[in-house]
Amino acid sequence: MRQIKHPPIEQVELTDIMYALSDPARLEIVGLLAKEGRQMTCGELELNRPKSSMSHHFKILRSAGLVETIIDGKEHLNSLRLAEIEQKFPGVLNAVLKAIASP
Amino acid sequence: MRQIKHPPIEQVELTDIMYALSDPARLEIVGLLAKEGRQMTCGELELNRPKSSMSHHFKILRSAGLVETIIDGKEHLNSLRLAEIEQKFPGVLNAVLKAIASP
DNA sequence: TCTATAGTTCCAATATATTCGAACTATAGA
DNA sequence: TCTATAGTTCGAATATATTGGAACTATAGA
Repeated sequence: MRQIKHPPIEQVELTDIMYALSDPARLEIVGLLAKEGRQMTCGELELNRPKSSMSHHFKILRSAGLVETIIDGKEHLNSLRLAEIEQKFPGVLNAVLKAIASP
Repeated sequence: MRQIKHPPIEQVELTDIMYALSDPARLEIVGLLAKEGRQMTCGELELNRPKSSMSHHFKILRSAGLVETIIDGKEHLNSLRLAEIEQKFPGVLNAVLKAIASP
């Protein structure tokens, strides 16, 4: 298996981003990635859900263009595409991150 | 028929807002309401869709807390709850509006 | 080469959304 | 009181999402 494909930023749609962020589990993943500000494996995220469900949510985050996943050995390292998204849709993701950071 | 019920701002959830904004038709409605900056009837919005579909989308926008609808005679006047949403989730809606305003 | 680990894919079950015609409600105005 | 208008609700068809178990792929390390 090679590296995973991600949509180039020009193809990223706002509606897909909104949709990806409309699920609590995915919002939590995005929040954790932002809070840590580093690459994290799926396992590290520790939402108590089956692997296949997590995989499904990551797929949606990836296809929306929010998350980039790099394969490194047997781990998949996930990170937020924050800079790119901010450049294309200024303020959107940062405002969402701020909203979920404060309880 | 009386006035329509809307969720108080304290009950408005970010996930519901994200979901409501994930549909192109609803995003268009929200964009038009913001651009005009005034109350508009459903009919005025002129997306070429059947009434029942429009009604469905407005229901979702209302229940997400994005749109307020006031009944005035036989018309329903819709407006964005921009100030309230901005206060609760600063920057989110404004950033989305900016993103859809510039093609 | 064997085994454990990380994650994906496949599948089916269930749930939720979307669409739109038809029937309905409420009001304004003749 | 009748009619036209604005919008909602109902109902059924279709589409899309979510969930999670089981099988699979790929790699690291013994």
